[in-house]
Amino acid sequence: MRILLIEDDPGLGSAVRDQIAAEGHVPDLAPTLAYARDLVATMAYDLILLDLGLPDGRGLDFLKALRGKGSVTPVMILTAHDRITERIEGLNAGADDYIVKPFDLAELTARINAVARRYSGNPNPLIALGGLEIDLAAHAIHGPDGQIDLSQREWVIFEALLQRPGQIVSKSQIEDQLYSFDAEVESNTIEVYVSRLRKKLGKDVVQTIRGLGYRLGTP
Amino acid sequence: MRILLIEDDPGLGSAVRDQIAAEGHVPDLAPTLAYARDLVATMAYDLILLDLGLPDGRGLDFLKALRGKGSVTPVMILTAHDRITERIEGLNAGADDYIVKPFDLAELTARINAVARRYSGNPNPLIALGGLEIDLAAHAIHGPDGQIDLSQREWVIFEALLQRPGQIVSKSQIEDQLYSFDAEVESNTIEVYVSRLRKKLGKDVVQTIRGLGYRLGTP
DNA sequence: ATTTAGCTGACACCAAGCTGAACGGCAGGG
DNA sequence: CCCTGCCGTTCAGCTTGGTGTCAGCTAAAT
Repeated sequence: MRILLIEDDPGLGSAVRDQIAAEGHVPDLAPTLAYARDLVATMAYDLILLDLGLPDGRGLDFLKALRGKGSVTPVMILTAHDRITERIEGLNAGADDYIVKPFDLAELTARINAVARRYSGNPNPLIALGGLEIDLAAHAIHGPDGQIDLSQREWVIFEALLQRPGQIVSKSQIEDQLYSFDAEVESNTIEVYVSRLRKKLGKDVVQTIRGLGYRLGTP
Repeated sequence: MRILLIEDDPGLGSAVRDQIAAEGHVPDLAPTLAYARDLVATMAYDLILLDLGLPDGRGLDFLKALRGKGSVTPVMILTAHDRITERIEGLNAGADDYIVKPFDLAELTARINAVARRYSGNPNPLIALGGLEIDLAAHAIHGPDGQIDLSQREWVIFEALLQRPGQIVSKSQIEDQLYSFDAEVESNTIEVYVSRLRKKLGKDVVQTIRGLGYRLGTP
């Protein structure tokens, strides 16, 4: 997860940055709003941590501008514990969350993970998927007995399900991801792959909804 | 928005309840976990406010049980300000948010609205019917005992009723949705499916209006 | 009490889906 | 160049479970 940290205090900033990195995320540290604006313009972030007391402008205005441009990137505000009205203003300006300074680093990571979970659209973290740890970028899955490797086609199908957790994915939708739009495969290829997926990942990972398609299991 | 408030302190409880009502939401106050369990089993909530220090059990266990049953109802935890580990535990147990006691009532409503905003952008809108959470897009229903699956025909009939809440839907109207206009079904198929629906979803979900048709129940 | 509408358990049928096996293509290595 | 292993695909036979029908029942209306 790529995280933008907007914080002018060098000590706190680097501490948080290191903590984020230690959690396996990718942190960018911006000490000023101007710098943050540059980064936001050139890079897509999964989460923005925003300190409100910055030297070159009001953090809330930055947030409002961001939302005004239609960005839906989740924003978590860092604020001192006695600035209650500021927190309320922030939430009303479109922040998704806040955390009170000084905060425990463990608490920060818990909240970051909560935001990630919330925004993946998945109420349960992927780790809870039958004891599987899934690294989408690396195409790697960690199961109880070590690493599980999937072939290319198997990944495409599994990914199609992961992208829409809780929703039903029809066979034709999966076909669209597997093949060029023209190609029509009139066979049970997808059923075969689902069968192989279940053999590798466990029976409950993929649910069949008869006549409609498949859905990620919730074990 | 229907909100369940689980809080044993009478003073705080009624104050928060009144505040929620003043905001135009519908509050239910549960002073114990046992009572809360009853309410959750019979009613679908849009948000649950959960106090962790309750007389009859650990609030976190309640939360875990709820998530274990597949409920996606957002839960906000009420906690004392010095219980940091409890807050982290709560977030990891599936809570969506917490608020620190003592809190400003204005702050509470701001956070409630934040949760509402967050969930209004949900991939799938949920329909609340009694103790059921209905996800039309995913063809999924969450009941008190977890997920309930319906077959295609069962869905069509249930949908026909959901589309006209409070109205009477005649058998011929349902037939029109089930079959091509020409096809004639000369049997009690629809009655059979209504029976199956009631078995899966509860007796009161479908009401019979003798001689006219069926209507969605409000259990 | 009689009639009528609706309910529900049981059952047979069949389409949807599952899975073991086999085949052909392709890449890498001997 | 052939061998070998992997991957994608196809096929065939099997299993599963949705569907519609009926029979006998219950409950409401008159």
